[in-house]
Amino acid sequence: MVTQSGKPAPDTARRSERSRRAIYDAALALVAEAGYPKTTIEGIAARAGVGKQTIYRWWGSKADVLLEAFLDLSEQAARDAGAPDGEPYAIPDTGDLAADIKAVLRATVDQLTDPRFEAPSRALAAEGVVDEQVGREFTAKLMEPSIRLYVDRLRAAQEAGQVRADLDPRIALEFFISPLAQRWLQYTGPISYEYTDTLVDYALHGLAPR
Amino acid sequence: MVTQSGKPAPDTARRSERSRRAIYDAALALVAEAGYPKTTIEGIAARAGVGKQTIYRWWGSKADVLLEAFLDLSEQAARDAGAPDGEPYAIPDTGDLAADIKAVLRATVDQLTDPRFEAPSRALAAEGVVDEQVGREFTAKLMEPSIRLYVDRLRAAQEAGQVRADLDPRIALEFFISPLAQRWLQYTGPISYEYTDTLVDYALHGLAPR
Amino acid sequence: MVTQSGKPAPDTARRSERSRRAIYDAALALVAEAGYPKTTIEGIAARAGVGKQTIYRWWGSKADVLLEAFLDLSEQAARDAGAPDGEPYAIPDTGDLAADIKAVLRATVDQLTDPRFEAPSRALAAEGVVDEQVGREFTAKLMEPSIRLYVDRLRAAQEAGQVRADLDPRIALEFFISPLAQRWLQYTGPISYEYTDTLVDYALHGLAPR
Amino acid sequence: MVTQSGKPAPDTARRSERSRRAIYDAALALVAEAGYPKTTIEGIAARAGVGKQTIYRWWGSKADVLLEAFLDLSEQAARDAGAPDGEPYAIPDTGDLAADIKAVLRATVDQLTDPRFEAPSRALAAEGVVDEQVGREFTAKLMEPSIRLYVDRLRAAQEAGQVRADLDPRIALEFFISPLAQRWLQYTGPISYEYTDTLVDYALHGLAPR
DNA sequence: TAGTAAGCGAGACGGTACGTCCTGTCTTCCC
DNA sequence: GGGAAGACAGGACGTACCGTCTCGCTTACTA
Repeated sequence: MVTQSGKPAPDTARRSERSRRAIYDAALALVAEAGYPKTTIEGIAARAGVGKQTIYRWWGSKADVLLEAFLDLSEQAARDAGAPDGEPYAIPDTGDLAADIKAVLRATVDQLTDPRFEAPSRALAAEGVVDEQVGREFTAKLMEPSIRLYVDRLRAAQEAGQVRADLDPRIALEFFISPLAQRWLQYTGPISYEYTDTLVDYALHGLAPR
Repeated sequence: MVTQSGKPAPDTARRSERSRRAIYDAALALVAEAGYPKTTIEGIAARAGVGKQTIYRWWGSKADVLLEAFLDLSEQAARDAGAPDGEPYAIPDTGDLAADIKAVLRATVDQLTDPRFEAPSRALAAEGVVDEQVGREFTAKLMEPSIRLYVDRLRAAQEAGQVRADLDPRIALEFFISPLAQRWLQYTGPISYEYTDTLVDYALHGLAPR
Repeated sequence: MVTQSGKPAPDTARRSERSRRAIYDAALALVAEAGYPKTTIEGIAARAGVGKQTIYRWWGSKADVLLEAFLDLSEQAARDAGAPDGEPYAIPDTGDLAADIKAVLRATVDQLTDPRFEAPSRALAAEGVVDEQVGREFTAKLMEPSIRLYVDRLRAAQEAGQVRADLDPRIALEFFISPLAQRWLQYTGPISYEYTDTLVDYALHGLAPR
Repeated sequence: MVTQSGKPAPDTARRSERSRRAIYDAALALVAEAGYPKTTIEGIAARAGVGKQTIYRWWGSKADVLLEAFLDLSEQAARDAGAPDGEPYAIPDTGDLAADIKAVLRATVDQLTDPRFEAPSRALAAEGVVDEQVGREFTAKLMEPSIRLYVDRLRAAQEAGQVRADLDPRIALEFFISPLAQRWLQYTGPISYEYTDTLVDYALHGLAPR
């Protein structure tokens, strides 16, 4: 089988693993050091000690490279953090929904302020805002897995009667993650454990007086 | 007082209004037609029938130009829409908070899907994600005014006892706008009146059963 | 009367002498310091503390400015060097043609290596090579007067029988000045008193054996 | 050995001959059509169908390009005109020095008035007047070879006793070429066969009566 | 086990845009 | 009305990257 493009698909079997890794490392390092716009394909190639064509052969754009590099970084981090195989991770269910969500959000806050992650994920998010294709891919590959965890946990809470039964979990979870995401993406406010804890309280009990 | 910069500040009094308008128009048109990354300063200058230097004299970057152009567009739209002077606009207070917020959010949905606004605001938002300075300016000039309206309306609701008295309005309002913003920015879900109506209901009454 | 150009001729009577002098000085200084190509009209205006328009009003080009500035410098130098009025100078006639010419050429050598003169006259000469109009003006205003002196001296020598009677003085004088000019203009050889003395000897007595 | 420059020297082996030729042609054509100052690097690149960087990669300046282009043109003309290998040309020696030099000068007059040669060589000469480095290169590469021919012919004449034995040929030859050069460069007089013939006569027999 | 074809490092190429500098015109305000 | 000041449309500068290409080389499949 051959891809739709005019070019014959390159032979993946003969691909240089060495070069791929070097390109990931170079891309992440450059984005962290100089920012996404100043990161160039030529720069990545030079830093990785790789010909430009090797990049163009395997990726379609700078965003593509960075997306894969970041995905790789995330998997690696996940692997380091415990789960060695393909992410059978779940939000813990201690029976206390509020506490469980708060814990996850605190971990998210930590990750959002980790400099190793911040630059590339901002870059990808920005690219995704402007380029719908990148945006959808970013969402599907990087956000959807986490979203699903929230959905699962919320459904469990629904079954346990801790959450209204008529709730759409895919909307409900946005009360936890969207405000945080917006503050982070758009500098609309500071990010802290206290803030995310408050979010959970407000969300669960509503803004209106009981 | 004199600005810190090395260049002598240009004389604002002699600025060509004609060129400024032409640059705004060209910038908005190009972003709408070709997208932000393919919009170049040279392109704006050419389309506006203006020397490049005239752009560089008054703005520091492509993002700067677009930000001002968009700001101008917004003001113009606001002026056309009724309030002729500096936006003494407020979220209506019919006594029914839910209805009032829903109405505003429906208007926001309309604006987010208006092609005239979509391209430039996406572009600016994306630039803001990646360039903190732009981000803060974007937030301060374009989002802060709207945010303040929500804060005012929420405070009125607090005084009327329709909202918990201990609530921080600056956090509370995020339940209305952040989920919508994220869906719009990151393609995490569809946007509709039904969706925003649901947001308001969930937010006011909480996710937990009453 | 109005010049052929579309613009009405500016009123010479109201012209600012102060600015003219400042422009001459600035032009000569800049050419000496930075070279002709790096000397710009803007630079001259800025250095002279003069508006650009003042230059464009009175001169047609950078070469024009420099030509007048240099002319003015030459006249001033001539005035300082003795003859206070319009150059009633002549090559001395001691009866010894060879000695007289040698003396004049030695003075020319001095002038060609005087740094005050070198930069602007090279610049003008170069411009004249490439722009025929400037070239002819340069020749007419700066070289022709000197050439005439040679012609006069050679005619006197002809009458005194020291030079062949059938000689065209306008060609003969080129044996004295052209080799020197070429060495100076084109770096085809070193310039010295010894060299110019030799030129005179060879020219007068011919290359062929007697 | 490595050049002193900061940039890594480009790989001459991979240079595009096609582009080089196109650049030469474009440069010569533009100089002939529009004159040297109006000939721009961008213009050459556009006309040659070449990226600007390709010019900047191989040449240091507009003058450099033109110098090489003109050199190439001269070699090509020489090759067309007979001598296919590296110019083993010499001024003919018929025994009659005057006649031989006159013939060569007449050819020079033809060349100086050939429009194909005139524009670029004037341009280069002018640039050489103002930029010593260019001037020396111009002299070394374009004039020195011809000069050497005169030196050789004059030495032969010296050995044959047709020219004074104590003569410095490098000075003597200037009587033939410098007056012509000056008239051509500086528009100090007309150029014709008659004129160059006269030069030879005056030079050989001297200005003084015999 | 040799032959061959793909991936690879390298980097020249035709291009486009950058941000700067200068041109020659124009407008404004001062004298 | 001349002059200082400087904004303007325009255009070239020299640089940096883009994405394509061609060159030898290395490396892994195929005959």
